Amino acid sequence: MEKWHHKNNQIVGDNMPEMPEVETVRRGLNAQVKGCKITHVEIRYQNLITGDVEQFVEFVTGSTITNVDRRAKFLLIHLDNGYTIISHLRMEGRYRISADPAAIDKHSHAIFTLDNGQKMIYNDVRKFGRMQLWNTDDLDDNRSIAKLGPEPLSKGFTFDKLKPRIMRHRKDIKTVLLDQSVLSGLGNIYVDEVLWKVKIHPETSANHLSDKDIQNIIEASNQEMKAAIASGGSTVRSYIDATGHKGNMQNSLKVYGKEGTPCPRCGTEIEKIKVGGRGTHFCPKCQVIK
DNA sequence: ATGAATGTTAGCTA
DNA sequence: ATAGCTAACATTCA
Repeated sequence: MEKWHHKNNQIVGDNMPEMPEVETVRRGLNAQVKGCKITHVEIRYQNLITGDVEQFVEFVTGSTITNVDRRAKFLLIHLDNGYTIISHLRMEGRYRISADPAAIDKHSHAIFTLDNGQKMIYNDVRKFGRMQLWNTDDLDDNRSIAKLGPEPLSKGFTFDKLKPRIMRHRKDIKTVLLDQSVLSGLGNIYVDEVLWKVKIHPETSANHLSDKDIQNIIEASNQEMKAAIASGGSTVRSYIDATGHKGNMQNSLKVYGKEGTPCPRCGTEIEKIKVGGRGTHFCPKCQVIK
């Protein structure tokens, strides 16, 4: 990890975020850059931008950030000119607000100069993250946004909506819960946590779930997201929020990264397997395929 | 030291 | 429409 203790070097993003981590980034950005005018834009990695890079720079330059919103794991940076920057951090994207030139390194792919002397720096070691400019009024027409299923803690996250969306699949439930078009916001950490909580084996076929299972998944997802947001996200590898503090949710994780340690519920060793290509943690005794 | 692993998504193919 | 696999990329770990 780099040194994060630069004075004047505020970190707003963490790597590898799920919804609670993105929410934490959103709050940090609102606290620090809301109302700021973007006086200059530099895109150092052209593939960061989906669409025309020159147009992105042209339209963003001179605009003012009115608010930062979020839909699932997408940040929506609203500008006062009718456009919104749709920003996805993917695996390792992060924002840093700093006036210190040392905050910029070889992994800084977009640099937004603000009228308060700070720079909003987008950093992304693996270069998976993407940004895209879109008409604020037509965000629902954006392909990435349009296909998102209901997200936990939102109005549409109900049994009636979720049941048919989940049950039409016969893939592993873990894979289905990670599919953002079925329901959105959950990622690899929290899906493992949710399935442990409701005692469902990650390789259970989605169409074999009972109504009670679905209801339990909904409740556990809401609880998990709420707790994770309240904790400022999970710091599994590294994490510092907008005010320089770590998240706390990693201390509450029961199975993610806990392979070889006893299940907090029954004492059986947590196992790690691969499901749908993703590392998957579960208790072989609590979570059995029916 | 090679291969596998890493909080993700989009885009192909069948 | 659904399922499964691959790519995008850099770094760390076994």
